[in-house]
Amino acid sequence: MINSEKFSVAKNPTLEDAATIIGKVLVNKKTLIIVGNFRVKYDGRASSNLEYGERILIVKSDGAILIHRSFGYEPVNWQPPGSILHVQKKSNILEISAIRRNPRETLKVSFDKIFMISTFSLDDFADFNLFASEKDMHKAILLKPSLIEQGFKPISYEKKVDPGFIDVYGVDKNGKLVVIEVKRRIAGKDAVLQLAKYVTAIKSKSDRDIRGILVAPNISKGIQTLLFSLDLEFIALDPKKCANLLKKPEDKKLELFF
Amino acid sequence: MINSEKFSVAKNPTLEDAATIIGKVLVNKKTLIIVGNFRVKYDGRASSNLEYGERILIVKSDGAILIHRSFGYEPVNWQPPGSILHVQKKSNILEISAIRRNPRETLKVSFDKIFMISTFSLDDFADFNLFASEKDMHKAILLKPSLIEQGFKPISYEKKVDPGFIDVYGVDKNGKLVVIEVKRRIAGKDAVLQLAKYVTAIKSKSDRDIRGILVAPNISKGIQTLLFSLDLEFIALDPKKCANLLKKPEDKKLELFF
DNA sequence: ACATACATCTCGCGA
DNA sequence: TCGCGAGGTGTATGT
Repeated sequence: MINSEKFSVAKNPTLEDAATIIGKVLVNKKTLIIVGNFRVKYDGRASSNLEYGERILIVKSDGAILIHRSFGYEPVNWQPPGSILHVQKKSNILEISAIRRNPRETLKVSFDKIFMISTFSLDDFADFNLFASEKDMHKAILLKPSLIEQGFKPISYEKKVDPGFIDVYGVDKNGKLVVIEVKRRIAGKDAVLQLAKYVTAIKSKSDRDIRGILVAPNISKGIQTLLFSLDLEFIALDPKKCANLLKKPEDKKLELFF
Repeated sequence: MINSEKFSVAKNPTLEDAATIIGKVLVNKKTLIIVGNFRVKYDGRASSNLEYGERILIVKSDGAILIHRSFGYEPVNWQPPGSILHVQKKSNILEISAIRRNPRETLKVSFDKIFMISTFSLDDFADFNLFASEKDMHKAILLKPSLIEQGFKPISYEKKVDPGFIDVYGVDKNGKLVVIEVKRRIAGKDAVLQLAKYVTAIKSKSDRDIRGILVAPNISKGIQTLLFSLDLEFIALDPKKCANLLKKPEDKKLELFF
């Protein structure tokens, strides 16, 4: 089969040849990399214009489209997976457009020169594993509640309350209710307000004393005073440390929980 | 000059040849695209592991690194611009590592097969123009305050108050103070609470009546009641409409403001 | 360097 | 489908 080849690369193809190659790729769900001179117009939630320049266009097998300049982490324009593509050869211009629904957004790429067009059938079935996420911190706290303080006992996890979900909910050694908001980064103003929101929500439904604890690797500078004024507490916890704790083979019983 | 060529492409290079090519690229600040079979290890704020699979690696001329699988909008691993790269040929493995400082993070890519390696000198000096940002909405309101309501007069822009910055601050036709929070998307609970925070901050420093107005294309479903209970108002404003308003050649005096 | 807020944020989860 | 919150968020803009 012609299309079973692992990859193909064409240097300085004509725009007609490129159009043919792209047409086949769209049918065969391959991944496409084009480098050339083109401009980009986007219209949707916002709109943008980028005049001609030499850039990289990637079309993935799931319909995701990325346009990258020679600098910067972020794509300058894009379309998410599931977008519908069309290719069209106009006079001296090769036009690729991608449409997304909900929200309706259109992306139009106009090439006047293609340096390289390459197509690939990429086999990639590996799992991606990330450690030290906020969820790892949740797990670590449930596994070893003393990370919070001696005598802390978790009651529920991701408890639903009026304004949202409480990360961890429990009681301290004195029987006081404890609401915990966990952040994997240095916690700022928003985190404090989020915690305050949950604490007031619980308070409005109970007469018991409530402690609100912000758990994060650190808090930003001006926040300590805000914390005190809202009668909230801070406990330092490092996400990497939590991840290492979970890697230990002992106490795998936690798996049952998730 | 050997290195003055626009681009180069090699198919199925040996890992030694690839290492040579990459070494030159790092010196010449070109943009590099490699497609091959590799694994990725990351360690920094978090850590991750991705076993061998066929993927795309891009190294930009500013040191940004992107690793893309054949699906999804986001890179599975990356390093931001300014990262320091090293390339090393081990037995049957080509290793590219990238280090970032502050935070210190390391990325290690190990190739056992390269399908294609290509290098490019991309000329791209075009301006990227985006319309319908939140800032465009701010500008439109200052240009045409009646977008809020008849008789509204803006006083200040991005006014600093205790908990942060007020987007737009002014007085209505009755002389009441008006605090405006602008969102370019459908506004949710967080936007309402943010506005409430500013209003209470202003109230605590003045005895005058304060109106808090949330300006956005729409508000999420359950929010109307919350708004009323906090005595706040909502005014619909579409970011695209604001952008079109700014495109009109008339009233360019606003430029002076920014 | 640190803190704050925006983003065409994207993505996943739950109702 | 909508709403909400996490993210190795990144990026710009202050201080």
